[in-house]
Amino acid sequence: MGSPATRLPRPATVGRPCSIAATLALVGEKWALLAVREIALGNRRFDAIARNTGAPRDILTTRLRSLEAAGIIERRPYQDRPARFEYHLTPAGQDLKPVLQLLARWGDTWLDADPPVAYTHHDHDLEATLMCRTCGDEVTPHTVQAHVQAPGWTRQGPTDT
Amino acid sequence: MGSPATRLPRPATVGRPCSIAATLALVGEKWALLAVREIALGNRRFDAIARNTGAPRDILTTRLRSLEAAGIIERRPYQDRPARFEYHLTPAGQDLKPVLQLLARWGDTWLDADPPVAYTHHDHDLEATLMCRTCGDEVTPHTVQAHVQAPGWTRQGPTDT
DNA sequence: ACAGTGAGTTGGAAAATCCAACCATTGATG
DNA sequence: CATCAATGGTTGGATTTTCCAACTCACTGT
Repeated sequence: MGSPATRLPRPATVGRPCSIAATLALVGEKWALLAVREIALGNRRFDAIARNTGAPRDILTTRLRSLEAAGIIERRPYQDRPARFEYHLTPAGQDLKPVLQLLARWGDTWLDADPPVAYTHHDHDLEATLMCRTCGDEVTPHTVQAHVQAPGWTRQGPTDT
Repeated sequence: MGSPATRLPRPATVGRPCSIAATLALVGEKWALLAVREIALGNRRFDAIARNTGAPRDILTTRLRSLEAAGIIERRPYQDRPARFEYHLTPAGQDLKPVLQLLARWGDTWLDADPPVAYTHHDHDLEATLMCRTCGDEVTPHTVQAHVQAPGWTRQGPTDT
């Protein structure tokens, strides 16, 4: 992942204080991640994003606005007369690609029928896995322990099964 | 990630055929991933999930039902008289943990203020990164190429920026 | 007898989403 | 010149979801 020059405002969440909830507050609304997917694929224009995601155009407008406000995408004019715009990922938006990658991988793994998109890494099929940079081991549910910082929001019971 | 014994039905999606869209059709509704998060943390009872996510109880009921129908969680009775249940992750649900991990990591990286949950791997801080199992290199936007299988849904332009 | 726990239901208000149609600007076509 | 198509949206109104507070039911503990 990249590293932030400036960090984005953390949105308010309810329930357990959690970066997952905060992240989902920014990109968890309907169509938001699919819009990011299209932009990541290189489809930067409103019409292309609308067509490829299937999102209603008015909803897409509000999503693009809030993703922009959140600092995940940028709206850049590419011509005047008439004014036309395209959307680009910010560094933070780029950093959502691994999330999309993993969502795609989950679907490819667990859902019926052929995966509609194939990925190659360098020149071979991509076999992505989460690794720990410190020790080089694979990250599995068993080897990871969560430590909740906020008092009152304890975990109850073991992590697995 | 785990490997599927039986695969789950792929939900219908609009727009570009895509495993991301299909996955989000199952877990992309409001509160769904947060419910999975709580169950993954070991909080298996309805009240605990409701309290820790902040989800309205009626919505939580419908989410738990559809996650169960999708094959992501299981509802198991742990006593009769009165009938009481707890929720467990199926293997497919377990496999969503890396997705949650990455969402948390994105928030920890890009959002202001201290991350409310810390993770340790074995005995050190977790520094998770996506690696390719085939070649051992890190997976970055530059080194991955998407190949759309479905005709008519081409990618336009380069993957980056 | 009464309060408390656990797992929901219910009714009604509020918000979000969906859809089809519309608008404005400009360049190309007949 | 009238019209068409492309682009990037708006708009109004119907539909669907979500939210909230209160309620239920079946017990258990005091």
